[in-house]
Amino acid sequence: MSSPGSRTTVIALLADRGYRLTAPRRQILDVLLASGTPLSAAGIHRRLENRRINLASVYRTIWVLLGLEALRATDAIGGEKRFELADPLGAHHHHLICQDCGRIEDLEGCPLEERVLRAVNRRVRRSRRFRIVEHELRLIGACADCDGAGRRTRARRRP
Amino acid sequence: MSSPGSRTTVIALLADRGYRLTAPRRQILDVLLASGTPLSAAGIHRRLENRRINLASVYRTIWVLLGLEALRATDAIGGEKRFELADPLGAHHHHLICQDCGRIEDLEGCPLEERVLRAVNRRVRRSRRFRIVEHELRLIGACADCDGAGRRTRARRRP
DNA sequence: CCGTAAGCTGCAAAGCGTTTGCAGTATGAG
DNA sequence: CTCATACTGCAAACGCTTTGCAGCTTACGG
Repeated sequence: MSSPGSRTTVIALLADRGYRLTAPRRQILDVLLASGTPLSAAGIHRRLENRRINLASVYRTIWVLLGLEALRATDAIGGEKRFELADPLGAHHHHLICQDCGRIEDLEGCPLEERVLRAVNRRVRRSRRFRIVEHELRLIGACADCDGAGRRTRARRRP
Repeated sequence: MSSPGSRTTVIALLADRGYRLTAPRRQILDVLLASGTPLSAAGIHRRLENRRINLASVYRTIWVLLGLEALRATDAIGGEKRFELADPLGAHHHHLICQDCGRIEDLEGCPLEERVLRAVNRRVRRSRRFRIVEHELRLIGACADCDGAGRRTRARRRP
């Protein structure tokens, strides 16, 4: 038994839906598995063993994995898109985003209590007829590297 | 006395920092004031009275306003950037984002309790040496238009 | 094993939102 | 009213993402 983001599950899913397990896909999957943080398409590409794999293939694989719901897209600061393997069913986590260097760290667990979530859900359902499917909490600030010692020189990202 | 996002304050801020109050800037400000929801650069441009104002000027004005901290950038779904005038000092709000049409609605108030926020702050400060400056809660789902009646045909946005 | 259909890949070019260089225009201080 | 200079429109440059195409690979059946 394995969870949505595990290697075997994703590979099984591919086969199951008629997708082929090709060398680029396997390597991209391995990069995602090895990374503890969401990666951009370029970030994935940079980490690939085989540097001859084309960036276009990275994008195409991202699309396939998103379609399988094995991958989750996260909006980094300034509209950059990053991707990480999906959490096990039912679980989810949030992100600490450094506004200086853009680095994203995972925050294990969700600080929003069930009680509060249900209340908000009910409220917007009634007042706006908006149905909440998921939520995302972004904690924005300065990471260990960028904080201390009088603010690094690294440029703050543009919007 | 007026708050950060008010017309007079922004105009005063411009003068104060040596910026000129030009026709394009005034119109862009009025579009932002009139809109109840964050707008993209193209969205602002589309709503301008004078359609001869160049999109590049919209971008340049956005930069100026961001610099004055009179404008706030929001990441819409899929990396699109949208902008809205800043909240009064100290206040903040969150967003309901429709994953179908991309529309963003404001959620008045913040469901995260002080108690909880302080706890998370302390926790990541200690365990990761991450200093949280602000937080952003994104409630993602289906808006009134896109929900009911067997899901509209509008394409779900790409990542 | 080997042959084959169709899914994939690399490459290069096209798309799209955003930024920048430039020459001319308009603002606001004196 | 005059003038220095901040600002604007335009067009070209940019950087990331997507797409068309011809050839390569995978998975499946024999």
